[in-house]
Amino acid sequence: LSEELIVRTAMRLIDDPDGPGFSLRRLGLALGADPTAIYRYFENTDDLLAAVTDQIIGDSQAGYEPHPDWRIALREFGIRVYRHAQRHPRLAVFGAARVSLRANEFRAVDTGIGLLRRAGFDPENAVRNYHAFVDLVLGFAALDAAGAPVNSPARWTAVYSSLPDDEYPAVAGVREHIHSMAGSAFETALDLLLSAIAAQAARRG
Amino acid sequence: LSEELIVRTAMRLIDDPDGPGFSLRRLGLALGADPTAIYRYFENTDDLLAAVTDQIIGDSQAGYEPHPDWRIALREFGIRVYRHAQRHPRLAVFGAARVSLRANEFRAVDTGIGLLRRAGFDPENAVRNYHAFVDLVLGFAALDAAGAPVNSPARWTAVYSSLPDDEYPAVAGVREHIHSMAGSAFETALDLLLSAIAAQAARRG
DNA sequence: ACCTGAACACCGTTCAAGT
DNA sequence: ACCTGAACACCGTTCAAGT
Repeated sequence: LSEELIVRTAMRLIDDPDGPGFSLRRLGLALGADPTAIYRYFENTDDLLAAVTDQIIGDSQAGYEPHPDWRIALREFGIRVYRHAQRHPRLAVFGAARVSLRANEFRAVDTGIGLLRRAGFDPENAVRNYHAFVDLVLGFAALDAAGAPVNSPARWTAVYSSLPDDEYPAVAGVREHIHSMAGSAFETALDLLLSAIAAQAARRG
Repeated sequence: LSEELIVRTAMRLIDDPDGPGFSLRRLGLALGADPTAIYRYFENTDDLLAAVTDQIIGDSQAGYEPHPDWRIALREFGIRVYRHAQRHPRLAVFGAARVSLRANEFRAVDTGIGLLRRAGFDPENAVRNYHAFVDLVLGFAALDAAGAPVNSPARWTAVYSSLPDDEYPAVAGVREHIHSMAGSAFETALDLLLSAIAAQAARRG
């Protein structure tokens, strides 16, 4: 039994889509140990899941080589975090809202702020813009991960396609495009945010 | 016992910050009925919470008169939704990721898309931009509501203020501003998104 | 030093029985 | 028609006892 083995086993339970989901008791079973043995290594369930979250942040940054163009680099950074969150949807909802206060998070924050400094922003605006950027990424990560298993795109499209024209005139006027809202808006939002940040950088630079 | 009374009582339990939180069993107790009586009115706990969520969407739009300037109107729309979500933080996390497929949601979508049509966007881009806008709002609503009770701004600031300079040079370079990341980036992100959408509208208009 | 296991105080949901 | 209550299959966490 060790921190590392516990984190790895917890991740396996969380990610198995056919499995019964994660619980401390099931983690104990999977480890072949009494569930309460885990309290020797983590304060409680939250603490353990924070460690798993930090592991995923680390994975998302593995092999990341920032592109010389800060905007392209930041875009890839965001997409990596988002994609890794979607790969672990049951943790994304939990992990996105929490700061892990661990090494992998520190490194990611340092990289992101460094990219915006390179873009020419002073300390205050680099921090402000990085904060908006990373929370947009985490917000969409949580939203899309939580929504995917529960929202039916087909049902959504069916309902919105058949709303009465007189009561919902704006929806009626965009009927042939409403289906696109069943997917994720993450990349659209990310690109809008990055273009606004780039415009700001251009005005300052 | 009635749908309305159950929803109202559930909301009271969910919102009481000193209370023990929501559970079906406690809802039964608060209603003076057996917990299982609630299954006469709602399929299950999810179904009941979806009804509470729709109620909150409705509340957030009550008395909303869109400003003639679409950008100001959209900003207020977003802030209303966000603020109402923060008033019910224990529900925000649940509700943000779900489509309620009920009247209050339909009306809000119609209003939002109408505002972007008024800004001059064609159907395709009005839908695309509304989608990015509303999911940014909901993503931040979920993120901030979930994070508030669990993240300690003081601890966050303390940890990030004392990271070693040589390992985290970018953080070191913005030390005097890092504390601002303990708050919410919602309005910064919202304004960046709106300015990018406005720039697009200007290029088209 | 590390782990076990009983115990405590909870969950959501089903279903037969009551009124 | 509507509600109750026992039962089922779970939770996270504490703490005394074991090795």
